[in-house]
Amino acid sequence: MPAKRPTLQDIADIVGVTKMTVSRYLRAPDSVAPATQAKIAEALTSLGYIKNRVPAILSKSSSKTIGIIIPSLSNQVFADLVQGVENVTAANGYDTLIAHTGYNPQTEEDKIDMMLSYQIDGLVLTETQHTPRTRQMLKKAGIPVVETMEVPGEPLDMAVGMNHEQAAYEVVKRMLDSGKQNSVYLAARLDSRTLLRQQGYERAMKEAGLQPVTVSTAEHSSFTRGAQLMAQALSLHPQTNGVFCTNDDIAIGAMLHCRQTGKQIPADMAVVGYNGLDIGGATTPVLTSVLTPREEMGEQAARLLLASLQGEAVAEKLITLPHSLTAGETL
Amino acid sequence: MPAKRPTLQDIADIVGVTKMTVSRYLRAPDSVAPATQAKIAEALTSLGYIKNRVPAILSKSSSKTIGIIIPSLSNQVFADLVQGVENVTAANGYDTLIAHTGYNPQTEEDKIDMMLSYQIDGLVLTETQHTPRTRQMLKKAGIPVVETMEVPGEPLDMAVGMNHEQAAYEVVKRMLDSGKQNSVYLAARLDSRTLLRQQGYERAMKEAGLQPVTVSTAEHSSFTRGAQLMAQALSLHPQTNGVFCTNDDIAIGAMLHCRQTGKQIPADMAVVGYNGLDIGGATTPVLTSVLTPREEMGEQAARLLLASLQGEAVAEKLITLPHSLTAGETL
DNA sequence: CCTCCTCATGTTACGTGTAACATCACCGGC
DNA sequence: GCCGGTGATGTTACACGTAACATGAGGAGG
Repeated sequence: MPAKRPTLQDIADIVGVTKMTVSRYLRAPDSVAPATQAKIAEALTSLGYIKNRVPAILSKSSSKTIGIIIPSLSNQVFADLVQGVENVTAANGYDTLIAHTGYNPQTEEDKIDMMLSYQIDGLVLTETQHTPRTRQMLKKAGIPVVETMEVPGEPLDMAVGMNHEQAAYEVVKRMLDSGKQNSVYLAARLDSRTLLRQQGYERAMKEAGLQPVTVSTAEHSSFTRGAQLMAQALSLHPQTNGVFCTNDDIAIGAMLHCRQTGKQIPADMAVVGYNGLDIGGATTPVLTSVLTPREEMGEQAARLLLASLQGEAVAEKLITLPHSLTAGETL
Repeated sequence: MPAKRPTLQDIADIVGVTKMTVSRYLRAPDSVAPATQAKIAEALTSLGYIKNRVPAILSKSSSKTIGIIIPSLSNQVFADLVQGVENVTAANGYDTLIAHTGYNPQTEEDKIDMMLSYQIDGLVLTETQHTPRTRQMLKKAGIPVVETMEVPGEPLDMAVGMNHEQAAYEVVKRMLDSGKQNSVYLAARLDSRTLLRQQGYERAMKEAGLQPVTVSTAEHSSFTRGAQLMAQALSLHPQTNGVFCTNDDIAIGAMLHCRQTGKQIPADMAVVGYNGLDIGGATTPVLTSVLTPREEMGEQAARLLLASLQGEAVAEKLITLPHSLTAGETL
């Protein structure tokens, strides 16, 4: 093991000043005399000083760091959200810590616990279901929290979301209007958003006097799973002529299955996805999908957080952003 | 703003003991008298105590936390690697911090700086190109570091990778053996792995006395991009009858383009991907792809790190894991 | 030449959990 | 009843950067 990391005191000893002067130099070089600046700069590089924010966090109990908790690392949807948050936080001198939960509320609790123990200043969440202890911790922690992706029924604090139920309702209505009366909802692992979309689907179907049908799996979504769900839907309901898919992965899988079995899209089978990811634009025909404003939700969430951290009273704590439909050809 | 977070002292005052006793209770409940246990437990929940590891990090300069730096949050490849690392670290009581760089060495430096300032105990990297300051910081930091995904020419410390050049060479050789003499390499944003694969491709081509052709873009890869690259390859070299793609996204895009233009796979066009992601299994025909042992690389990396943290001498600092080929139908 | 101000730097104390050592009550054994 | 021991809890000091206040030198103004 090499010698331990140099401290401000080590630098100060070399230069012949106190660590206070070195600390000043690091935060505002011009606040020390030019001659001292030069000597400190040299000592810093020669020792290879690495800054240590732990003492400052300890004494100010603030870390200029925002935590972001996402369910999955491999989902473009959450990557976009993180990007949005970081666009705003980075510009304001805040760092971010990222953790993922695998869609497990208990893991969410653990990760939040970890982040709080690091004294983060604010938190962005992507789920609205939390364990009782999570709720209690966050209440006690006294830091601003923004829930994103959807607007929760019982917000912890602030929220930036969109209306998934309504988005689903609208697009399913369009499916019905275009003659796809036998539309089925294809869902994977049921998180709260999946359920909201299901409700929108069911509202549209019932309003049209039709029987809603959901085909779902407890597994997490993937292309393979989408193909399986499509096959299952057709075997259970051979008359199916449209599928509303809970996300684009499932939709692409469904399209692949249709291609294998010779079904024409959208003539024999309409396919609608959700999120408007890149892949939908590469398929033939181009996938029609509900476009979710993920990056913008992240940016708005970060803005709420920063406003709250700067002591501004946040007038609108719950924000709902609009959705739209991609210009696709599968509906 | 609510009152500030309760401290051990607050708990201790309620119970009528010193904070030392409370601290003992938190780490080993049985080390305090049963009657005291009960009182402390009650006070903890009534105040909603949130643990604070900052003081411990400060005095022990260790945090039981491992940092993981990945280039991109939305790439399944790195999600698998993180999963592998966490499989091992979680079982050993270590937390993980994740940061992403967007493939930018300067961002990598900043994120490493941040993580070091949080006193992480070890670091897993997924790139082998680093800024000079990154190299210097990590040398001074005195923590174990594992570079993954590939084995670097100038390792910082330890490494767990695979041989991308050889994997590419082998699969391209198979393409040539099956009669696809006019094979082209499709590449997106050139990172070091992309280049290694290119070298393997070129070695195989040259060995067969053929002229290597690379079609690439500086943009990051996506399905759309894959389709564009395929189109570009065909327009530049109409005789192309096989493509070796730097990853599966590009490969799927290429397949989609072939389907649009009526080319049969693999009769008219062989397509080989890289990584063996789920989507390759959902296409028809099933994509042939080089299977990379990502989760296992993560696990091995974490094991090296933990061994090193426990003071064990690590005999083999550079580990190369084997690759294989998925059972696909596109070659 | 004295006063006051400014600029550079120093001094002190602080935040919070924990290692290391100290204390003290109580018990069993002889 | 004394000794050694054990178990529970207390005391002290420490990690390191920084806020707040203190000091002291040098210069300008009267």
